[in-house]
Amino acid sequence: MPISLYNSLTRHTEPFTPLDPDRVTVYLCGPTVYNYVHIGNARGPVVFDVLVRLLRRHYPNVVYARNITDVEDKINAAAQAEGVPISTITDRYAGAYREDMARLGIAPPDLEPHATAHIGEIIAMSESLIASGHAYAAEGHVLFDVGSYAAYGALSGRDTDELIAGARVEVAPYKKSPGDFVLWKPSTPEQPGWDSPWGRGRPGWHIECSAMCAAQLGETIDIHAGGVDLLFPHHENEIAQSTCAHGGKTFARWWMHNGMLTFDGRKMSKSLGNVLVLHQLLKQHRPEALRLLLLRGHYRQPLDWSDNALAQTASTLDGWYRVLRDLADVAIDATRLPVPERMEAALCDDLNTPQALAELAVLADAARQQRTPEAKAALLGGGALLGLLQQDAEAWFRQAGGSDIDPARVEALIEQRQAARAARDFARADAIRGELAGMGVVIEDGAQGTRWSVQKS
RNA sequence: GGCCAGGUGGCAGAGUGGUCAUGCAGCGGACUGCAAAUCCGCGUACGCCGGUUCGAUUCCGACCCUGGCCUCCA
Repeated sequence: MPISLYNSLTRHTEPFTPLDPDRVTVYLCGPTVYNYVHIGNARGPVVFDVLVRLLRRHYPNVVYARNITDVEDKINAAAQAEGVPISTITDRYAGAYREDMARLGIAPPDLEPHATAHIGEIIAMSESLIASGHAYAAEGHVLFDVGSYAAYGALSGRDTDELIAGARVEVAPYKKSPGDFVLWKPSTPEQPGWDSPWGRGRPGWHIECSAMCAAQLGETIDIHAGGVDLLFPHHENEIAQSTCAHGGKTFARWWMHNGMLTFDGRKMSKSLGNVLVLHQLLKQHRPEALRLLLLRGHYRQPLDWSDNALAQTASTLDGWYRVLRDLADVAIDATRLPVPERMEAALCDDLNTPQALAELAVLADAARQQRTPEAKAALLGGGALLGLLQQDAEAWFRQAGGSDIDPARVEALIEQRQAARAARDFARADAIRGELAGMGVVIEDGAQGTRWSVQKS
C-alpha cells in the first residue's frame, strides 16, 4: 500500500518515495533541554512516532534521528539561576525528556544527536559557507547572507524584500541585511564557548540541525519534521544553510509540520504561559490517554486541549480495554499481530489517525461480539499501529492517576458486599458500593463475579 | 498589513458532488435486586450569501469569524 504524505514544500500530498529504499532517513527537531517540556511539545514526537512505525512496515531500514539541543542561551540562564554547570541542566532535562517520551509509548529514535557533539561540523559548515560567499564574519559573529540564496523563502512563502520590510527581525550593526541570521556568535568568558576561527564562541540556533542532519543522516534526507511554528524562520534557514553548504543539493525531500496544541483556542506555549507540563500530567493521568488525545485529531490541524477532551479519551480507552479484559482468556500469538488493512490504509493517507481510530473502534466492536482469537488479534494489531492497547487490560483499569488504592481492601469490601447480596440485604450491599465509589472504585457484577476499576483519567 | 490553515450534529473529529464516519455524552427499550457493562433503537450536522450542476456540506466567487507564522517557540 503506497504511502502518501503532505509536503509543506510543495503544499501537496504526494506519493512518498525514498531516495534510497534501503535507508530511509527521518529527522525531527527535538527539544532544547532547559526545562520540562509541555504536552504540546509531545505532539510532534507522538505523531512522528506513528509515522516511523508506518515507514518501518514498508522499508527494511529507517533511520530516525531526534536531536537534543544542549547549547542555547535559555540553558545558560537556567544554569546561572541555579548556580550549576550547563551540563547539570542539560543532563537533567534530557533525561526527563527521554523518560516522558517513553511513558507516552514513543519508541526511542535510532539516533539522538547532541548539538555540543557537533561543534566541529558546525564550524566547518560555517567556514564552507563563508568560502562559497553565502556567509560572512563580522565582529566575532558569522552570519548567513540571505541575499546570496535566491530561493530563500520558498518553504514559508515569503520573499526577502517583505522580510526586510517587516523589519521585526533583530537589527544589528554588523548585519548586511536584517534578514541575515547568526551561524556563530561570540561568548563572554562565563558563557559556554568553543575556540573557532572567529574567536571563542557558540553556535546560533539554526545551524546545529543542518550540521547534525548532514553528519548523521547525509546531505539529502527524506523527511524533515517539526512543529509548524518552526517553519519560519528555523526550517527556512536550515534549507538555506544546508543547500548552500552542499552545492545546491536538496536538503530535505519532504517537510512535514504538525499543527499546534491549543489551550482555550490559543497555542500552548511557554511564552504565553498557558502550558501544562507533561512531566506533571503524566503523574496525574494515564499516559496512554494522553497519547490517544494527541492522535485524535489530524496531525496538521490544530488540536485543542481540555479536561473534557481528556475525559472523553479516557472513556474511549476504557471501552476498548473492557473488550480486551473480557477476552483475557482468548489465546493469541502476541508476537505475530496482524496489520488491519483499513487502518493501514488510513495511515498511508497522510497519517489520517482519526480515520484509523474510527477503524479501530470497528475492530473493537467486532472483537466484543465475535470473541474469537482472530478478532482479538486484529484489535491488538490495530492498536499496535498507533502504539495503543499494548498494556495489560487489568492494569489499565487499576491505574489510578495519582491516587493510591489498596486492592486488598477493595477485594475485602467486594466480598462483604457479595455476602450481603446473598443474604438479600441490598441496603447494605448498596452502602458498600457507595463506599467503594467514594474511593473512586467502580464495580460491575457479571456472570463470573464482580470486577472493579479505578475511575480516573 | 503580508503569508498560511480552518469554520461539520451537545462535545470531539474524519470525509464525500447524489445510502453510513467514528468516539464521548444524551434519550427510549431489553437485561439486572438496583446499578454498571452489554444488546436493540433514536437524533436527519455541515459559518453566511450568491454561482456552476439534474443534484453541493463537498466545486467556484464574495462576505463574516477563528487560529498559526512574520520575534524565542513543538
